[in-house]
Amino acid sequence: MNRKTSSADRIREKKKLFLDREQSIIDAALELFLAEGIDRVTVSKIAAAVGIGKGTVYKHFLTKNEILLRIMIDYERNITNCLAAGIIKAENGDSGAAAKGYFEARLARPELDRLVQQLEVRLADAEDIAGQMDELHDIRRSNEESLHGLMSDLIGKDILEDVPPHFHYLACWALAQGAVELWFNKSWNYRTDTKELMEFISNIGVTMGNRGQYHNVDSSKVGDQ
Amino acid sequence: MNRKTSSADRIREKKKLFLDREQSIIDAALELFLAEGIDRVTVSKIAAAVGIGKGTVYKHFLTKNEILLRIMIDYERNITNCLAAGIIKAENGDSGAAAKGYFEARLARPELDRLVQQLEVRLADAEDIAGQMDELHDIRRSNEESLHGLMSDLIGKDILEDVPPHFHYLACWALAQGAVELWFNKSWNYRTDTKELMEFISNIGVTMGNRGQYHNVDSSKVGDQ
Amino acid sequence: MNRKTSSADRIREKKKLFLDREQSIIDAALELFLAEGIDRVTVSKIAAAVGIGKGTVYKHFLTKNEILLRIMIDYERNITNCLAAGIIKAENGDSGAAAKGYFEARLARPELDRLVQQLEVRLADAEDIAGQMDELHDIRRSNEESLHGLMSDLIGKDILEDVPPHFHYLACWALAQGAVELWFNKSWNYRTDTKELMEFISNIGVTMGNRGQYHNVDSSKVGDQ
Amino acid sequence: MNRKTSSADRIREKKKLFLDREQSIIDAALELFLAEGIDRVTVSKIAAAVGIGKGTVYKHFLTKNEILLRIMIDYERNITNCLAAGIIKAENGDSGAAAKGYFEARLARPELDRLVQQLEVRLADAEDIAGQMDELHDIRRSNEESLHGLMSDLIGKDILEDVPPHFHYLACWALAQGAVELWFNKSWNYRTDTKELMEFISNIGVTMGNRGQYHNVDSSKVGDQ
DNA sequence: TATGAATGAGGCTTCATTCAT
DNA sequence: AATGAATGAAGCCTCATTCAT
Repeated sequence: MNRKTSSADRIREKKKLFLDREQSIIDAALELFLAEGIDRVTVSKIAAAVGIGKGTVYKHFLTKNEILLRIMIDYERNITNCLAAGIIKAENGDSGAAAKGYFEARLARPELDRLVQQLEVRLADAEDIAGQMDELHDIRRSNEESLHGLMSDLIGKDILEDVPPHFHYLACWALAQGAVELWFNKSWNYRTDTKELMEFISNIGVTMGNRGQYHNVDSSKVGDQ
Repeated sequence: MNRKTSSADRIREKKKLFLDREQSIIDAALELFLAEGIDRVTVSKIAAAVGIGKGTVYKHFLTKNEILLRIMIDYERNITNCLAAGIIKAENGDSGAAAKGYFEARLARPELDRLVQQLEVRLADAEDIAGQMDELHDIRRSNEESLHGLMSDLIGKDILEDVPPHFHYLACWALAQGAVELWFNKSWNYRTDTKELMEFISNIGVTMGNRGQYHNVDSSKVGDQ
Repeated sequence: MNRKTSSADRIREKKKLFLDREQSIIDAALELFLAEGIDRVTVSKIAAAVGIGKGTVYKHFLTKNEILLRIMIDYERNITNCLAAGIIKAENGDSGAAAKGYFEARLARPELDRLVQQLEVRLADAEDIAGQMDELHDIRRSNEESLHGLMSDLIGKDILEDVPPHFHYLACWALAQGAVELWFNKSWNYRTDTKELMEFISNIGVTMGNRGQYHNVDSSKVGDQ
Repeated sequence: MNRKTSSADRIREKKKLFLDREQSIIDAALELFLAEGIDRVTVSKIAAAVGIGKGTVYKHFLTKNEILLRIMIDYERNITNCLAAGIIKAENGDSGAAAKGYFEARLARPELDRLVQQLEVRLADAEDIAGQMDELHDIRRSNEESLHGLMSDLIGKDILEDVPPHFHYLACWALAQGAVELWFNKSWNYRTDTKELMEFISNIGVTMGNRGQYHNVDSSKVGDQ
């Protein structure tokens, strides 16, 4: 019986190793993208970075694009989690917590957020993975939905402007998106006050759409990641 | 002497034709990018669209990237003009006019704004035009500068938050940037209320950073392009 | 001793299972080739179709080509059997029975005959199985030989043209080969009278080389390119 | 005016060179295919054989498959011409001339005929060129059509069996096809009497389907598998 | 004995750029 | 000055085969 167990163990271990490798590929790809730019990363390079053969990569992913997509989805899931935490806080009375959590998540690793933005552009017209793209969209829309109740609530309490609830979320999305681009945009890169700037923008994100927002907010508490 | 004059005329005319063609190339490239997506536009296609030979394109531009850059610069110049008009209005008392003008300009042809954003990503690491990129940055920074006085003024009048003046401009930049991405993002594409959403965001852009902004603004007037 | 017997039995059974699986692999490969086309069948697919691992396939066959070859040989053996039956009939007086049996065999499953033809092309230059190819050739030549007596006989009886006996067999081979290609050729695929056409050709096959058909032809003039 | 003429000449010459190159590519490809086998010929090799760059090949052909197809079509056109000549002769009284011409054409360069047969198999499922494939089919069908009158005539004169006229042509096609395969089939390769064998088969081709050969056969029994 | 993860050579194709005419 | 044929580097992907467990 020991035998059997240890054999099953081995198989399990093997599978784990296999899955770990999958993560290694993603991690290596991510790192390379961050370090060298999307264009300059080839499947060969990724494989070399992981220390495996090119063919092995294709055991895990059907396409190069699938790797990129997977990076995006992983990232989006992370955002979702942070947002969910913020929503809970918000439901406990801290009305700005959701937006705050969202901005913190998006700006936690801005270079990663930026990368994901760029990946999205590349993958927009990719015909392989067109189907899998939906998974990404679904995650985003589920974010939207999970905010719907909170938003409606805050609108009802006259805290938020009375517009379709998702407007508030999408405005946050847009501002975060732009903030990240601002962070890395070469035109503004010469600045050294990025951190303060991002706090300023986060504050805007947290309070924008609020009715009379600048009265009750202690802005010193916002954005202190 | 008649001869000479007419000869000079001819030369001048030739030069004009040459310059006109330069613009044709840009225009054709722009149209193709918009129609087919950046990836699918080759120098050949551009030349064919203009009705000239591929080699001729290279008489006008040293590399393909130069064309892209030129599109960006042209666009940025246009934004600058709109912004300048807004600044003048603002100096005449309409404190939100600058931001409003800016948002209107960026959202006037959002697909073009989006294209330019994408071009910027592609060109970010291009080595050939690294130098010429500065021209773009200069335009943007000059925008920033030309707003400096106005911003300081509005801060002094307690209309705007007391942060470094350029924060206000950069926040606008970011929000506009994000709004455009929002417009075209496939995840939100299924919506039909884009126009209202953009107005909502524009309003935010006009008032964000304002002290107590939602009190004095007649939001019905904002964003009615 | 009981022990030993049952142990030997077990071994025998195991061997049988092993051989059965060999046949399963061939069968599965054949089916896949027929269904998806030679190019699109990989060793992986074959293994999956059998329900075994890829590595196991290589316990039975040294290379993929060996599988293909084995399909060919199996098929050729089947043809041989049909031919043998025809020869016996022919020796009992039905002079056309051999040719008839041959054509029937080749056209019984024309898609299979076609497949084997294609496999032969692929394997023609394969270096791995160069030696084993001889087995195929031997089968064919043994067919030729087993017909030799019959042909000579029919020539002696003035039924068949007086040419080297194997000419008659090879001509049949060629016509059958061509008939099968005709059947599947896309250029003629639009026809619906395939069945009648094949009968017509079979008839030709059965009678061709018979004396009494060259009445008007000056054969010395034919083929002198 | 001399100038102008010589300039036009130059352009014309250039175009001729370009077209010549196209032929060079085909010729080189053909030679390589014949020498090394279809599998072992890559676009790189073809380009090298012509002495041009790989990219240049793609100025002339959209796809590697297009080269293959072009070889096929060129060959088929040649067959058509030979057939046409035979038809004219046949209409002048030599009833077997068409078939004879056809066989001579197909067996003139049997290795080429064989190559084309193999190319056809490869291209059967090629998705690029699917459309262009029709050109090949059209040529073949036009052959069929141009024979229709002759065949009907010979049937009317009781020279040929009274079957649908195209049966006779297709039977010839099949026999020629098979003869070529026979020529190169490794199983029969050890023979040295190929030439005589081919003459024998050609004779069959010329006379098959002629009335007066089915005397003894109960055709109702044939082919009823 | 059976497995299936790993391998990596090698094919096709694209396109910015050059340069001879 | 205008042309467009020529170039060739570079990338993605496939799959027969091996081998450690």
